[in-house]
Amino acid sequence: MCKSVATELADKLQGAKSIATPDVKSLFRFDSAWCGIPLARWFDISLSAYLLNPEERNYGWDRLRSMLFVGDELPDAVDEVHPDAQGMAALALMHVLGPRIQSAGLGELITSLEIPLIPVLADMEEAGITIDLESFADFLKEVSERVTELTKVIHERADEPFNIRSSQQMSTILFEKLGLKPGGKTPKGALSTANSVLEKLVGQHEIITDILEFRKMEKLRSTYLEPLPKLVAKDGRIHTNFNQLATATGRLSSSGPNLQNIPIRGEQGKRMRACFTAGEGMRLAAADYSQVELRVLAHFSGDPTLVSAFEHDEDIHSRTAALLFDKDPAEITRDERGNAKTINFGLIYGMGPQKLSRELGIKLNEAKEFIAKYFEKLEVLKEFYDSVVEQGRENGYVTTLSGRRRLLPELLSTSPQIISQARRQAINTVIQGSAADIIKMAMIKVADNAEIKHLGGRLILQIHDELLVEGPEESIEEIGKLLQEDMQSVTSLAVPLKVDLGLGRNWAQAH
DNA sequence: CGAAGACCT
DNA sequence: CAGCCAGGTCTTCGA
Repeated sequence: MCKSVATELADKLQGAKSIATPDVKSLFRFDSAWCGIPLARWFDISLSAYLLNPEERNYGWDRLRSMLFVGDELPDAVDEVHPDAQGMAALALMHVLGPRIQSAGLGELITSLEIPLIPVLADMEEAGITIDLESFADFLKEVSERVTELTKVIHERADEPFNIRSSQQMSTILFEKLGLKPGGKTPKGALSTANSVLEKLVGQHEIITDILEFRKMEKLRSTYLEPLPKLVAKDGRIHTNFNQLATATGRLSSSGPNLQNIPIRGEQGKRMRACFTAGEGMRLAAADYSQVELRVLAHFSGDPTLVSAFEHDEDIHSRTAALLFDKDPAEITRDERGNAKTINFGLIYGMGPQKLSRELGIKLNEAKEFIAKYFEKLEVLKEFYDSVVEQGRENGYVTTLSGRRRLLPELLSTSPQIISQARRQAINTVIQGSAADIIKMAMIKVADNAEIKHLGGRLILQIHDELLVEGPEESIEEIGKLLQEDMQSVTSLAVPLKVDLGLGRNWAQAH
C-alpha cells in the first residue's frame, strides 16, 4: 500500500513540536533542517498545487500568511510566529493537496524525486562556494577603470554627455543624432539598441564597438564583481537559493545570488569563473551531461539517425550536417557544421523557418526547404513532435520522463500565434523537463553515494546539465570518477548518457 | 513596476 | 510583408 503524501508528511511532522533555530530569517535563508526536512522547502513543496492547477498557485502562501504572519514580510523574531502553527499549516495544506497529487498520478514524482531532493538542495545551499576575494577586487578595479575610460570616449564620440545605461537615450543618440540605420524594434515598438542590432552597425561608426565593450564591462561590474563579494557569509562562502518550484518545465532556478548565470564565454568569462574556487586543501570536480537534450530527443523519438549517432558517440552536429548536405561526415566544413548546430538547437526549441532563415542568413524559402529536407530525413522525429502536440491537445498537458506535467491549454487556442507558441513550449518542455528529471535523479544518487561521502565529496552547485562537487585534493580524482559514473548510469535511455568530467582548483580549470 | 538589456543552459 | 526558438535572474532606467 502506498502511503499518501499527506500521511507521510504528517508522520514526519508529528515528532516536531518547535523550531530548532531561533532566527526565522536564517531558517528560511539557509533552510536549516527541521525534523530532517528543511522548513522553507516544505512549504515550497506544499505549493505543489501549482503542478495541478495554476489558478491556485497562491493557495499555499495565502493560507500560510494568514496563519503565521501578520504582513508580507517575514518577522524578525521567532516570537512573532507560532511554532506549532507552522507545522499545522503545512499539515493542513498537505491534507488537502496530498490526495489531489496522488489522484493526479503525481505521488511518485513527489515522493521519489522532489521530496528526496529537498535535503540535497538544502545541503548544497548550506555548503556554498568559495570566491577569491583578491582576484575579484583586482578584476573589479580593472573593469571600473575601463568603464570610466569608455564613458569618456563614448561621450566624445557622441559629442555630448548622455546616460549610456539608458536604452532610450542611446536610441536617440544612435538613430537620431548620428543617423545610423535602426536594426529592429523592441516588443513595445521602440527602436532596439540590443547587442544583436549593434553588431550589425559595427564599422558604420566607431562608437559602436565602444558601446558594446561598455555594456560588457558594466554587466560584469554591476551584476557580478560588485555584489558578489558583499554576499560572502561568515563562513567565507557564497550561498545561493535553489528554487524548486520556479520554472514551468521542472528545472531548478537559482537566486540571491543566481549562481547559474556566472559568465563563462570569452576571456572575461574565463577569468570570472577562475574566481570561483575550491576551499583550502580542496578541489572542484565539474561534470556535465553531453548533449543531454538531444539524447532525450533521440530517446523519445527513437529516430534511427539520432539514435545511431549517439550509440556510436559521433559528433552529432557533423552527423546532422552530413545528412543535410549528402556528404561524408569527414568532409563537412565549419560552416556546414555550424548550420547543423543551429538546426539541432532549434529542434529543441521547436524553431520555425523564419528564425532559422535569420539565424543562417538564408532566404525564407531556402529555410523552408532546409527544414522540409531535415524532416524528410528524420521523419520519425516529426512523428514524435506531432504526437507530443496531440497528447497536449487531448490531455491539456504534456508529460516528461518522470511524469511531470505542464498544463498547456493554449494548444486549443484559436489564435495561430498562441498555438504555435504553445506547440514550441510543449515540445521544449518534454525535452528540457526530462533532462531536468535526469539530473535531479543524479543529484539524489550522488548525494546518497556513501563512497563519495566517505571521501569527503559534496555537491555544491547545479547548472542545469552540470554538477559541481567539492572534495579533498587527495581524493578528488576518485570522487570525480564516482560522480561521472553515477550521472551516466542514473537511468537507461534508448541512447547512452555521456558525462564529461573536469577537475581543478577553480571552476575555470575544472572545465 | 514594466521595459529593455545581458548573463546562463 | 513580417513573422524573432525554450527556460531562467538581475540591473538599470524612467514613468
